[in-house]
Amino acid sequence: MQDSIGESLYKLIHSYKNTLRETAIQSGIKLPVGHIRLLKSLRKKESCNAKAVATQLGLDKSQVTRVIKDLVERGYLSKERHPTNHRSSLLVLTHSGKTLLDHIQTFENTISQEMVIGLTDQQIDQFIQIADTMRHNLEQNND
Amino acid sequence: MQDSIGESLYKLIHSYKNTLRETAIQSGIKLPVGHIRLLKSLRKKESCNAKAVATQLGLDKSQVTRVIKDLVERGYLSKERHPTNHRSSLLVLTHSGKTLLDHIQTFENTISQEMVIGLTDQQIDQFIQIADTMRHNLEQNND
DNA sequence: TTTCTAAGTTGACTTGATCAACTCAAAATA
DNA sequence: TATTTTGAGTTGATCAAGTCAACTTAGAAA
Repeated sequence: MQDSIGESLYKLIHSYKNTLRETAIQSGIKLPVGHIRLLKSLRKKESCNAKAVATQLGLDKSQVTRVIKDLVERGYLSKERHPTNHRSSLLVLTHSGKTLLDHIQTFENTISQEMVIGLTDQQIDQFIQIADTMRHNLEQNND
Repeated sequence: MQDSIGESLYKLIHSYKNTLRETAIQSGIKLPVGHIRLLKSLRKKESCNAKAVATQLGLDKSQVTRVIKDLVERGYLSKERHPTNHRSSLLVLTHSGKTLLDHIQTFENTISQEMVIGLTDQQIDQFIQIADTMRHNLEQNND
């Protein structure tokens, strides 16, 4: 019997995270996928504050605090004074962090390509569109 | 900027789980979504063993053991002697478990309907198909 | 200058997931 | 039948992820 949407999602995200984790380890990067996700979100902005990250990723601010703390301790991030908003701090990738992010970007591209084998660009786009629609539907009725 | 497939998935599953959890609580059911997921998997079969559940859901057997143990303690499941395979035990829903599962089924249907507002049956089907394709692609290259 | 507020931090806890070692009864084989 | 092997399940330890509330603190507003 065909899986429901929910089941398909559970299984896909599970595979996706696993692949990401294993590939990262194979690339010598031993980092929880949540850390990787946060780092990737910084790529787009290059720099921002913790609040923005939490909002962007839909995570609790306490969770973000802890991941950032860990990434700072590992030397991938540094916190600097925010130029305009003086009550938040600016998250900046260190040199080491940028290098790491480049590596992540590389194998992430590979994964993405493997993941969409047999799918057209149109299908991929539709998939994302539908996912977004479903998410908005869900968020409308709950939060 | 448009989210990547990975980001869309993270966010959608997050919303989905949250909605499920909140709706369950509103229905007076305070159960982790993982428990709910396992219970739902039993409906299709009505009865099976822990191994089958683990395989079906892609979970570690130890995880399944613990969830089942909890569901047994809560009185929703019972373990009986398997008629053919004598080294595994048969998982059977108790009366209370069946009632619970009915309730779950009810609000789960509502959620599913809300989730797909604005989408055609064809789109929903495509979404599941694409999700399955991606999962298979990922599993091919890793495990 | 005092009050308010937003960003971040911390603690405590729950849920989810992983891995290895172990039990134990059933099945297979000698 | 006696012994070995195997498979299902269990347990312990640990990590990762997510939640919620209380708290700190420095900047903004009054």
